[in-house]
Amino acid sequence: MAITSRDVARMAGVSQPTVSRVLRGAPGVAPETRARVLSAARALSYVPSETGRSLATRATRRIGLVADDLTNPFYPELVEPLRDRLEQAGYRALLVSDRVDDPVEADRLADGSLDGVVLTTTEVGSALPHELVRRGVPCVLANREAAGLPADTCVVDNQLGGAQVAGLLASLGHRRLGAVFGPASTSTGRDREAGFRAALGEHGIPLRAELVRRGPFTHDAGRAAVGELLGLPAPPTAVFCANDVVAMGACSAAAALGVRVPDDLTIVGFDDIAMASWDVFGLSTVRGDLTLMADEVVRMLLARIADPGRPAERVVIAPALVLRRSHNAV
Amino acid sequence: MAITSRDVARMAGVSQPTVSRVLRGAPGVAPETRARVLSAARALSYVPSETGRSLATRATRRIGLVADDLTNPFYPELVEPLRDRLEQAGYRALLVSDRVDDPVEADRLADGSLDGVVLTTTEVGSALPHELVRRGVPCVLANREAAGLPADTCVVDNQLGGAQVAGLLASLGHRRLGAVFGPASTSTGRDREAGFRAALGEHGIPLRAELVRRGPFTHDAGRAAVGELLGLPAPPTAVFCANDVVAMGACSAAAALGVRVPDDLTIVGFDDIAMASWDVFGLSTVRGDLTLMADEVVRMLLARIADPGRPAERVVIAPALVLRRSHNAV
DNA sequence: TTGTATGCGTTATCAT
DNA sequence: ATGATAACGCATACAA
Repeated sequence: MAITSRDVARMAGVSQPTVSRVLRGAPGVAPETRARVLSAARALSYVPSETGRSLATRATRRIGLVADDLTNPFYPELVEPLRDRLEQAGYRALLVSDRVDDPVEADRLADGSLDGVVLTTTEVGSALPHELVRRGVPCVLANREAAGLPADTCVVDNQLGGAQVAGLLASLGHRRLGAVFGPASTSTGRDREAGFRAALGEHGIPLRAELVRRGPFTHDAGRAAVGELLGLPAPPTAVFCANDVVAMGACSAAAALGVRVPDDLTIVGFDDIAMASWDVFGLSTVRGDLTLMADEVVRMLLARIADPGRPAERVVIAPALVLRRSHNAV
Repeated sequence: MAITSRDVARMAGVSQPTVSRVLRGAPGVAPETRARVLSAARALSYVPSETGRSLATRATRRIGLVADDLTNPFYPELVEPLRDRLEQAGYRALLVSDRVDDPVEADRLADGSLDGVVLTTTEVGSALPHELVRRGVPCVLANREAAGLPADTCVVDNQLGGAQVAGLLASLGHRRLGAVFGPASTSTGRDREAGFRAALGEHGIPLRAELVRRGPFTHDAGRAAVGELLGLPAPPTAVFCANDVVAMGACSAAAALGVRVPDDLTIVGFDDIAMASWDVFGLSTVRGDLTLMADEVVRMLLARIADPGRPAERVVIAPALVLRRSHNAV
């Protein structure tokens, strides 16, 4: 049996509401009573029940963090600063998985155990954010966006980032380009591709269909795709990868085939996760500031919790090329 | 205002407890009433309040996952299967950070919002597990252990794993060994070192103090340490690293200095995280089955929740050498 | 089979 | 300044 405020009240010789007042630091309690209550609470190792408090206040100070597979090195880079900011704001992070083969049910996010939800793996046509908005669950999309959704969103300018890579490869003199794009069902995959293609067009550089692959944001997908490209009679001199994890798969493919990076192959990623700077990769990539993204996401979420009626915001983070050692002029 | 079971009851023309019975699938409800209640619930998009339920049942079906930095690639490998098993068992995972500069307070884990806790980053002398046990919070140590603690624990046989590495290096003919051990404040760091040293002694191979470094389980620590070792007049021909992440730091150091792996330097890690098999690393290491660990941890935790009085269990997982391409004979 | 009454542990309103 | 009382949304013992 856990200790309750009643037990503390009994021991301190006061009423239960007085205990509540003292432990909340509410004003209007005599210093002497306060001291008596506090010492009783300490003696009993009393900790107020979060459940009781939640029921009374209708707030749980808990936020759902919906993510796919955390072993994919991209997600911790986003989840970690999110959890950090949330804890700083007095909230706690509940990790909810959302697998393709086992998607979250909206019910589990709308059961009143969460004050809000951050979605990090939303697919373009997903019904989940709409469902949450409909049910009045405060909700912010991080990193991904869904068209026509009246919900707060924070994304990197993926089109611009893609265009920056195209510009880099063009200026390095590459003309035989390869690409491993992300899933078309994700705004990140789609937008990076669109920006890359458009800018390539402006530079008058073709992107041959046989040098284009598409796959999930995983190492293995990048490895397989670039393995194929490197086996072609006329392989590309540079590949743009959907993100850093895919680019690391490209590095793996190159390593397995004895292809030197960047001498024989230029590899460019996207995101600038911490591992991209490891010497084994030295990955040239596009930086999207995920810490800033976490800041914005948490700010918007708290604002929405405070005022559910506020207009939806869309924050766009400027991307920046990070040039390391995985690129070279032809 | 959220929908409550009262609203559903009113709409279905039954009492509130009947709604509760139907939605829990409790027996003894007329099929016709059940249908009426369910259709009312559906019409109102009713979802039972987890908070109300928790208060009534004194169970939250929520487990705290205490971890340090998830961007350290080791932790997701443990956290992900844990969360997976927990969700399969009908529990949800609350992510709680426990930083050296900002440790968790036991109060936050004992506020009744959690049915149990999994500790993954416990240091040898930490008071936290003792405190939790004292307060009756069901609690399991995963991956790390603390001496003299009457709590359920699951660890890899780190001493044996360290010994296996020593045996491997001995059989490859290495006599000038280096090591980057983990913090002595962790059982993993301490035990791997002890097992390695002991077995080395049995093989009659010395471990010179000037070729030993110690640091946290991070890439950067491994990179710095091995960078130093490689700069020595007589560098080691092989290094045993505290874990895979440290070993990847070693790979980075080698890459930065143009030292070839495994031709010029043998690197062996510990854990066999997914990245270890990436071609850029091809890391030879010791496998500790973290999926199995998650199974055992969740099993023990649920057993303790069901029966707080049961004796503490200690499960030890057998390590196994995984030989890839980062080792070589001298 | 169903309804009534009560309790879970807190906060909050209203007296005193 | 403090106590009595009533929610909060559910589950459960008991009555009918």
